[in-house]
Amino acid sequence: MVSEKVTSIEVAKRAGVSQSAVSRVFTPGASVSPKMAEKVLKAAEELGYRPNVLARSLITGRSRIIGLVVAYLENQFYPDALEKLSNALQAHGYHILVFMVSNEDDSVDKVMGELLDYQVDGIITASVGMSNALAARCAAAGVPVVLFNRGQDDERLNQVTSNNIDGGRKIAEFLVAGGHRKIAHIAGWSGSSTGRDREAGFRAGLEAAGVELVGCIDGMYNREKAAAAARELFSGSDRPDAVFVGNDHMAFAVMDVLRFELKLDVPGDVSVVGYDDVPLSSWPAYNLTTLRQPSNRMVEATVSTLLGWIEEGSQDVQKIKIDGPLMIRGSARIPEGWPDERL
Amino acid sequence: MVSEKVTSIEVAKRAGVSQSAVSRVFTPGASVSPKMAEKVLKAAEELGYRPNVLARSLITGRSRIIGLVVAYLENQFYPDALEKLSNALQAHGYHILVFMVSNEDDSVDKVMGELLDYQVDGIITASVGMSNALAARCAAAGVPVVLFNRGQDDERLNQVTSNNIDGGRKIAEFLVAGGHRKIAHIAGWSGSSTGRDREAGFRAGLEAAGVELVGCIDGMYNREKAAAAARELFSGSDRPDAVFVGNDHMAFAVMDVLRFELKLDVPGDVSVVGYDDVPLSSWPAYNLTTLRQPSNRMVEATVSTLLGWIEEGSQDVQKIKIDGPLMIRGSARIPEGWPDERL
DNA sequence: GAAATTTCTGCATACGTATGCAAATTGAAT
DNA sequence: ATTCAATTTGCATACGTATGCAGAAATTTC
Repeated sequence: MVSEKVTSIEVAKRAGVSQSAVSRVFTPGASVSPKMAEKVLKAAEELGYRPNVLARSLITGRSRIIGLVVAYLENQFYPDALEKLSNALQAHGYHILVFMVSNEDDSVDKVMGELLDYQVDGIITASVGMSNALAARCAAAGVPVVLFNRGQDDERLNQVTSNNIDGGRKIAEFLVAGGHRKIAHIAGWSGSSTGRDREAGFRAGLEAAGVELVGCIDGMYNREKAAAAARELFSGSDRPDAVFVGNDHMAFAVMDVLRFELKLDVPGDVSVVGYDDVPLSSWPAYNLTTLRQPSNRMVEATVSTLLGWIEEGSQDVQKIKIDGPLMIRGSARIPEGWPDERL
Repeated sequence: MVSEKVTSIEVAKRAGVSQSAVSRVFTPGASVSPKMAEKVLKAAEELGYRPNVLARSLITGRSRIIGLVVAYLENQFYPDALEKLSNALQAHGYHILVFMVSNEDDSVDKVMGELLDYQVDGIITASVGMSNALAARCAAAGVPVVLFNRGQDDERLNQVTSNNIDGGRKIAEFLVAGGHRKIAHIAGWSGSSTGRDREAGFRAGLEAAGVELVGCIDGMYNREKAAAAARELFSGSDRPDAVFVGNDHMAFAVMDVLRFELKLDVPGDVSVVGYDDVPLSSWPAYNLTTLRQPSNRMVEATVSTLLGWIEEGSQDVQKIKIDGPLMIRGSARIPEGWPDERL
């Protein structure tokens, strides 16, 4: 009952042809006559033969494997993206090899080393930074990298993000238009471009409206940290009347604290706005007003960038920013006569 | 700037030794003298050499790749499991190649074919069924399969599940003890062992207590279907006073319908109990009473079963059932004097 | 029907590594 | 120093496939 691998040689033998003929039958675009193809396919069928992708990769230099590096899947945005990425790549005959890393220590570099050992054709990182040394190694190995949902100042790395600065600004305008004047921010991790850009855009928007930020704490994209920040900002008597939380995942924790610990009404007492528009945001229990990151289009851009490099030998480093709309729901006061489409 | 792969031959040349020596240095347990190792490692370091896992697999017959087949990641249980599985396997030097399938059509078999093309060392399926033909092919190819969180009557397939029958029974006892007499069930997909077993256990528990099920609808593990089922069961005047929903993912949709559409109080008007205990269940917005599937232990069992087959050549098909506790929270009435540990 | 062209096929080799075997080296024991 | 065993090393080959090249077959052209 041990493994009985069928090779192209056995198929060739049974079909009475050469091994190369078998190979050609399974290589799209190769030159084979119809009756040869028929003979080979029949023999292959009978033996249950399928080409060995790994052996093939040795020759072609293409593994049809894309490495995906991701830090954690608790934030629903990432499984959602993973599912879409995987489906899109699968449609092109590629598959995703998953590498989990911790964003805190230097495991990224170690893990990325393992990644290259698998001769991946490309790498996608989801909200994970990488060192310059590593970027250089990938470049040297000829492996294209796309940073998904995180930017980094490296001219070798492609990136696809939403327009975080603009998004932050839109949220500021929305809150100000809603009459809020005591506005706080529980920011995304300041070590990430997303966190920094959203905050910068938000601050710029407030400043343009002449409104000052009354409090700002780094939530590190972490539920516990965000909850603690909410307690700190909203426990006093002179509490803010609105808060922009750096992503939906933290916003849920913040809403829970506001409602169930501090007994505040959302949006009656406090308006809450998030960022991402994960599926959960639209569920009635949270019904969160949030800026949508259009994951469909981001995935599309990521895949086409990657395949452009891999299959067409593109060398253009793409820095793609995708705009998303503000999804107006029930967690934040809606300005009088605010048109849904205004932003 | 094209790829410049470094091979063991180049390292050998630079270190002034044979290629086999280089190979041995990178093969744990091979016979090499300290000074040889030193020379080789130095040369390898200078050239940035790392062994090609794919080429290695051609010889050893081991790819160190585990195929994971999963249908959808919206239900938080699966990303959570994926993350844990990936971490556990990574610690053993294995990595996960992801294959998304749709459970509705026959894409499973097609995709599993591709899976075998990658010479995976093992396969984990998460809540996905597979045909007998396919099970036979995996067995013939010597690739062990573990069904994670779903059973199937095939003596070639390992499986790790929670004790769904017992879990269903516990929930019945809990609801009956809480004084409920008009109890309904929004079941998991009847095409899955989990759905069937939970329902069977639940029915058995009710029967033992002499309570009849007042309504039962298949929710197909789908939010929309579950919401529709909730509307159907709870819209009339003579509505049930408790419902067991086949998994947490559907239970959230049901709670949303009860609270926000039908304006019912949970647990005042209706007790809701779920199954899984995903992270979201413990968030205050839902605070769902649910039967925990101990994903940590399930992952552990899955990984050790798989590695037992791969590395120790085990041939024992494992059918592992893991018990989980009822997590008593706020979505269902708690019986008087109910000790947390009783079940 | 012969010649020129196109299409097809087999041979041989390459991809990057691991490993059985025999030769070479080392070290221990006398 | 000599023998013997143990360890280390290199040689050669194998893993399963793709592909350049040259020859064979099929097709077209006149």
